[in-house]
Amino acid sequence: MHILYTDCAHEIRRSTLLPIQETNLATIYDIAKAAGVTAATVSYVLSGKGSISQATREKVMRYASELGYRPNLIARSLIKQETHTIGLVIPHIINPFYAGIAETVERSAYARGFRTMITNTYEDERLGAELLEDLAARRVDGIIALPGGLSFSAIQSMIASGLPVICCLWEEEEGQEVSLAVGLDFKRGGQLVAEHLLGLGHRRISVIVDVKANGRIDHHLRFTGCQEALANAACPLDAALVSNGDSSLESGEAAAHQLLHLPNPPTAIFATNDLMAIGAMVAAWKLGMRVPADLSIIGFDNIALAPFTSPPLTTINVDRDRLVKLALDLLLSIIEGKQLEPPPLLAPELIARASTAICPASR
Amino acid sequence: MHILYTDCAHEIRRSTLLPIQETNLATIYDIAKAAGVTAATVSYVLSGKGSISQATREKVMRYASELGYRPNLIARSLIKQETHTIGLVIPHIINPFYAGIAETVERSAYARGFRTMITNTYEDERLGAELLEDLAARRVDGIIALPGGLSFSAIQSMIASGLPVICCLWEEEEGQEVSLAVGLDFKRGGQLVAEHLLGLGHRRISVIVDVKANGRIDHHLRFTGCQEALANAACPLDAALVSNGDSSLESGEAAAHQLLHLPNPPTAIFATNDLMAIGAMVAAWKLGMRVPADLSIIGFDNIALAPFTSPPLTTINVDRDRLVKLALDLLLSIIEGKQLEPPPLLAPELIARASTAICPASR
DNA sequence: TTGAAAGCGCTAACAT
DNA sequence: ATGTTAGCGCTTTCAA
Repeated sequence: MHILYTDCAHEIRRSTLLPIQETNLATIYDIAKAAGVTAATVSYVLSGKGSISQATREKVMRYASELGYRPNLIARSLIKQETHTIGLVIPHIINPFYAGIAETVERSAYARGFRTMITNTYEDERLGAELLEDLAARRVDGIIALPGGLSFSAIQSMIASGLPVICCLWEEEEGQEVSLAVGLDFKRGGQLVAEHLLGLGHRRISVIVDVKANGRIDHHLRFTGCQEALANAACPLDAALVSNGDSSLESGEAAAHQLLHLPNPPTAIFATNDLMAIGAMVAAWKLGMRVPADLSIIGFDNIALAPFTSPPLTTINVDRDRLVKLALDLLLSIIEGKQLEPPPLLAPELIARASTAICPASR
Repeated sequence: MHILYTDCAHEIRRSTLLPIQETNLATIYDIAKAAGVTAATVSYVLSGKGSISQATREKVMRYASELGYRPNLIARSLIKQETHTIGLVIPHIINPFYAGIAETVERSAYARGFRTMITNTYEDERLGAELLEDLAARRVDGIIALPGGLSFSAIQSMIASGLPVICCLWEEEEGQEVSLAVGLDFKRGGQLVAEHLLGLGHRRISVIVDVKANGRIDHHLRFTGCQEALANAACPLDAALVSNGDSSLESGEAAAHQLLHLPNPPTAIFATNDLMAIGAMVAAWKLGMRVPADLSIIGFDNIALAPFTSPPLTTINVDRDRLVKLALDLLLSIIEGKQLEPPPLLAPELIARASTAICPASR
């Protein structure tokens, strides 16, 4: 009796409120009605919980597939208070470094039962805050946040509201670190670059570094790491040899173009990410310079493309798989209510390929 | 009275069922209670509908921000029967071509009030079907589906269930097209390649084409378009000069390596996507060949990176912005219940850069 | 202008 | 082993 009543109500509502052409998907009530049981029973067999007789189970399953039943995860999320969805906030998916991260996060999260919503900030903090708000409104279970387009306050406000946020690869001045983070030893990365270039005999070394319009150095740590190592080797960085970019191919080319037109141009260029390094490579090519014979170029990130530039790009590797695993472990453990210690900084690693070579002057 | 009762029930439930540390976000009931009105009233002021006195409106708004209210989009979705979310299914975000599409879709959809769930199939049809099912279970309002990892039957089953699906850039034999699609004239793209290479005097032309393990040519149309144009110019494609890849950098390099070791190697290589073309460029570089002096290379897609390879890559441009706009227009109009005519095929365009040049033999 | 009440599709405690 | 019931947070019709 109750079933009939409920069902009736369903039908009334549907015919009045929903657009006509909509093919309504079956609900557990439809299955229940067909199988002559109650919705709770259907829920039990579908979820595999409770104790249900084999006969009922089979009957329900049959009708479920017959009616093309597809669970409504929205309804499930509402009652369970969890969406099994995480948010991933990155600056720009067009940068293969972030695309690689996004891929790994999506894959690993999916393997652990979570879907991920990938969102780009385009380095815009207003948009970034808005996107975070929206993710929270959509009740994602947690967020993995990469820097660029995300202000500290925006992050803090999420955390304050009880939403787990893991900050990944943030590169701030010491002391500004957020508590739940998995980071990389960027400073060491910068050092490795300096050591590599110095070891090849380079003395006139340029750096193309990502600096935002507001003057903030985005790649602060990798820059100072390099700068300090150079100074320690009695080969301090010449300010005239430092140029700015915005992490894009275009900016890398423009910066290199400018540097290579200097009266006393550099023999090596360190671009603080691979995209700018690739931009620098074309700039050299367009000037008829050969890499690495005339000019050494080194990047940072080791994007999937790095081994496939002509010549293959020397760069600093970031262990993406490990990074993502740590971040996800941290996030999911918090979601499950456990507390995990944030891991130590990951160690960068120099990958020597063919874009760097002995300094011509020192030959 | 009722408010108190309801609220009481809320609190009981919360304290018994939810994990302890969870910071519960305010609901409209919390606001209602604080403001001394009913939940319906709160809903009205928040949505801007209904007629509400200025005084009530302000009071509600004040408490809303005071309590840090964030709407629960899950609850909203459940009752409104719409999530304002679309699904985007692509093979592999690591391919900059798809990253570009994904970026454009996300941006444009967001501008129109929709979030997008980006999902990768990794060319795995089993996974693809699973992901589609999941998107449907999450009740996305519609799906934009790119080929690779998506079987016809999986798509059909979504459409049959009433979920709008727009197929983008499918490259199938004629007659197999899906109804709601926005496509590109791939065949014409292949022709453009052939004409360009022929015009530069090349006769020994290689093609590196994406062929799946099951023998299906993924880049079928761009391949046959080129093949036919070559045949029409009395310069039929030599089967020995055709090699297979899987759209990856690696496969492009491997295929080119093999082709360039042939007793009578090609003077030009057409890779059916830019990634393989870039792979081919390194292969040439590793063999000490100069592009384009010794070997011309042409790709397909015009990824953001194409102008920044050394030398910049000649390729076929796909108007991504227009493509995405058309797909989104189509999808959103269907979601809104309107019907729109699928647009005509987009026209590809050859972008001549520096990776192709006059055939050395014909100089 | 506001309140009462029903219901979106599902889960889970409790009762039988 | 199965049914009853309440409720997740919200929207919306209907009544007052």
